[in-house]
Amino acid sequence: MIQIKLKDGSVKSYEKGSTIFDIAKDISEGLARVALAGEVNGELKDLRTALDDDCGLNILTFDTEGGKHTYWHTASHIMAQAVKRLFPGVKLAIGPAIDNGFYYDFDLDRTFTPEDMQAIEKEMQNIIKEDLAIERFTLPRDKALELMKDEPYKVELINELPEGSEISFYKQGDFTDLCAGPHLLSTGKVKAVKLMQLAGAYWRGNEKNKMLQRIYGIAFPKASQLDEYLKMLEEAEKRDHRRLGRELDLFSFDEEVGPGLVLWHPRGARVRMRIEDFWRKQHIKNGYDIVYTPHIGRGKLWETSGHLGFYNDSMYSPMDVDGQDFYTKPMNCPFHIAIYKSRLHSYRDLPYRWAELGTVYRYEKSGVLHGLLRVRGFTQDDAHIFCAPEQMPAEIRRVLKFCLYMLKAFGFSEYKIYISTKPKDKFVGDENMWVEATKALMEAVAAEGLECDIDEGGGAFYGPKIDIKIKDALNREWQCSTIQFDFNEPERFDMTYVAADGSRKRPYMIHRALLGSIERFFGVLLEHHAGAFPVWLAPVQARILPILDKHHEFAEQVAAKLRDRDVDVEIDTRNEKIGFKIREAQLEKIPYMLVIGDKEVENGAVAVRSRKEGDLGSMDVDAFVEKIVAEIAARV
RNA sequence: GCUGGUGUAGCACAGUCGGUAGUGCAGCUGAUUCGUAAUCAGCAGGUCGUGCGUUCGAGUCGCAUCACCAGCUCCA
Repeated sequence: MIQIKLKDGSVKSYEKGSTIFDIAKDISEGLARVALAGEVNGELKDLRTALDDDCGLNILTFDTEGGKHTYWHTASHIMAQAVKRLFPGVKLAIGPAIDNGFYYDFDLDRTFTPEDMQAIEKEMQNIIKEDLAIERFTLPRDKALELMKDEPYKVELINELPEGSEISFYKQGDFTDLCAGPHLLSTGKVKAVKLMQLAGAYWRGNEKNKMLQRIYGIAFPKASQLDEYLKMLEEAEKRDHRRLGRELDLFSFDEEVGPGLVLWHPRGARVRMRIEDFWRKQHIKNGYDIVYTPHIGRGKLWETSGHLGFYNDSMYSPMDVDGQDFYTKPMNCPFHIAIYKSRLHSYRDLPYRWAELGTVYRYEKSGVLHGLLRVRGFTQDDAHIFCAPEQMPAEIRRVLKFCLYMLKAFGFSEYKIYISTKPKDKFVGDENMWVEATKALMEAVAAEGLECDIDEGGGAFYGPKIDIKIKDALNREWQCSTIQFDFNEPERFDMTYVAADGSRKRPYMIHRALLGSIERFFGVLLEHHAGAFPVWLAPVQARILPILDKHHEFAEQVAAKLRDRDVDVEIDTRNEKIGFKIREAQLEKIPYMLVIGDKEVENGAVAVRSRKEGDLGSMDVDAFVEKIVAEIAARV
């Protein structure tokens, strides 16, 4: 007998060799029906796995990552089987589960058409109806190669498996695939499936390799869940910042101006200005000094900084100025360092925290540009911290705290934090600095009571870093903030300060961007709010809607009162019916509409309509002014 | 950059087999003075992304190019 410790902490005895499915059945028939996989001592396993030793067991359903993963992995095999049935000559590459469904990469001598997709989906339904049992077996390497001899990609994969590793296969009816698993027990477990899109993908993600055809799909245990998912996608499309940017007249791109170069319209610029004003105020409050630096710099500068060496691919060609090369800046740091070097510094002066909304230009491959989220000219909310080694841990904690404060101020309170550590081969600076800096990053995260993922060896060659991803209203993750050590540039520029003992020492340098870039952050914010910016950010905070011409004069008086308190207000004096004016203001997502008619003029009032809550009734003008001013100050 | 797709009025789209372009919304003009999501009528608006080619004739076919979209790779 073996002892199995279950998720709820209880321990039960089972026959040695019981499968996870047996145990699920023993717990309850209901659980067995929805069970998809098991987690044995934290490791994802098949339901068919036989347990021979005492262990901790967690039965996974579709609510869990592991359960979904298994479910989608099987769905991807069903898709591969369907494609294999319809296109016998197709070569299979890989087909994993991903965060939102699954894909499989195929090598076929012609491209899939939309009709093919339909046929594949239909064949998948057949395979599901056939409810084929899925069996797992393993083979020694030579037998595995023999079995997969017609699948060149599989052969490559098998050959790369390390010596002695188990080579497992999964078989369902006429289809067998090399696969580590886990998988469901039969194809009938998969219910609602839909193929989502078709795209090219390189074999093993390398652009030197052959381009394969990737089919993406999604599957759910219930049709209603699939519908819900599709609705969510529709919602995301409605929130697409590129669409909202045009509809709300916030920004645009112009073919003649150039790709990836943003034109900020008055409305968008007003929101941006509010973001930047807030940003500046907070930075000053938090011990930063604001600096400004030029957009171009002499080639020598970029040679010294090392950018011409390691960042050249992202920089634009130089321009000739009086026979010398000048480059537009892809980063602000060399300029901030130049400020530092303009005079001698004592340890008493440190730390310096210099912040700049610095506009940089980077060459991005044409295929990666994406609205405001990926552009070629953007403004970083950049800052560099220069401090003495002993100040470094406190500075890191301080910057992380400030970062979270800023994100929260904009309505983002869920994060995922990633720490990237020293790369294996290529890096600068001595080992000790890396250890200390990485430790400081981890301790700062712990001090904030936050969890983080460690990307071992994922840091840049010049230092370890923290990246913070925020979660938006649709639960999507966006990378904005980054805090990075730089052991490279202080060395290259020979930055020093005079220590207490009179010796010259090298300061620590930390790059950080909290919002990332104003462009991207604006795009994320726009999608997060579905275009309905909170009052404090909204480009037009209130619009006055007079019912008749004779109400215009009073409308002007109300507007003047609001403007006097820095509220951005407009008056809709068009000769239109009130319903029409309201409809337009509503579509423009203006937070407050102030209807003015005879009653209001008579009582010195406004009839307030909220974008969210509709008609709020009549309110004294001064009372409304106080209300909206308070809301703006509270940033709601 | 790579693979596939798209490009017609400010926006959303239609345009058959190659025969010189249409609808809705927006815009403009006029009428209408009206209380919480669309008042009515009229008018105007296009080198069909760009260039070259095929053809008697190209929005439509071919080639090139630019931009955008989805994905790959990369990243703020």
